[in-house]
Amino acid sequence: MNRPAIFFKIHMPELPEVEVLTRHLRPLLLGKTIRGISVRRAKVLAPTTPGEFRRTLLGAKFTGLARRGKYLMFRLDGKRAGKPITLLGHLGMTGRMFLARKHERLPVHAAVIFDLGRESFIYEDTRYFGRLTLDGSATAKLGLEPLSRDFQPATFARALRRFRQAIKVKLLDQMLVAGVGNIYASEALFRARLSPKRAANKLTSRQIGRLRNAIRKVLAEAIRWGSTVPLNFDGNNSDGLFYFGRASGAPDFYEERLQVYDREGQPCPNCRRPIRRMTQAARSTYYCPHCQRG
DNA sequence: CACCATGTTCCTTG
DNA sequence: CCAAGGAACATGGT
Repeated sequence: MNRPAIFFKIHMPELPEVEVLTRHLRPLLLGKTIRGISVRRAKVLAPTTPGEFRRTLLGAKFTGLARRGKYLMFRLDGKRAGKPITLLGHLGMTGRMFLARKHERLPVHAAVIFDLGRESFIYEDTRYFGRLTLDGSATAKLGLEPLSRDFQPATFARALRRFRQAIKVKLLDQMLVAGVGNIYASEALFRARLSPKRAANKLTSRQIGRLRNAIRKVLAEAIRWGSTVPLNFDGNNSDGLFYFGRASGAPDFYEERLQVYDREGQPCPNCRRPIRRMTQAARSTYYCPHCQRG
């Protein structure tokens, strides 16, 4: 089977990972009809009930797939339709979505399985923190889409001025900016040379501009990077996993991809002083105190 | 055995 | 209105 040694880490899904997954799944799903549905963990559908889920989606055909923040938005036309259906997916921390051939063994934590005929579309989530639901209320509350035209410095500034909480904490606020998670928040602040502790409403326009550009750059680079890694590169599952760290077969710039995240004690790529870790809002922040002033 | 990690939501207390 | 903290969710890695 030619499987590489396993010495990489699973990458938690943030905006770039969801975007890469969206691009990967779109051509695989479009035009396919749901012929059967198996719900093994009703929890992930909530508040949709399994009955409503089945009634709505059985016989429906995938007509579109988009991303908003960290959410996947599946569009379908129902069999006895009327209006198009939106199915909302969120990977939580450990979710995966992938297509598998019928005979392949289901993962232990498969939560929902769609029968598409020749193959199955599987949503699997070790910790069941994710969602696959017909309830669309979650995306309605989301904030600015960082890679869109709307994410202008002035708009970002207006949003940030309302809060005096640390900027790192506000970057994780999905109602402010949608899609940035714990990893890319640290990375973006490092690239913008901003202290994670800085109060959101104390940032200057210049700093906000820098941060806005850094966020876009970090996310866009991660998407570009993710697009170069085959999602089935462990040679076994077409599993839609994401990786960072080191993996055989990975591109050369693999190791350099994340500059501060999970690098406590390692030299700052800029000044060589040790990278520090601290806790903010119960989550780890990695930063260089020397390069990131504030 | 204990502790840590991730994202989101909810809850409490100020 | 906002801040800050904690718990919960569930599991596996160390």
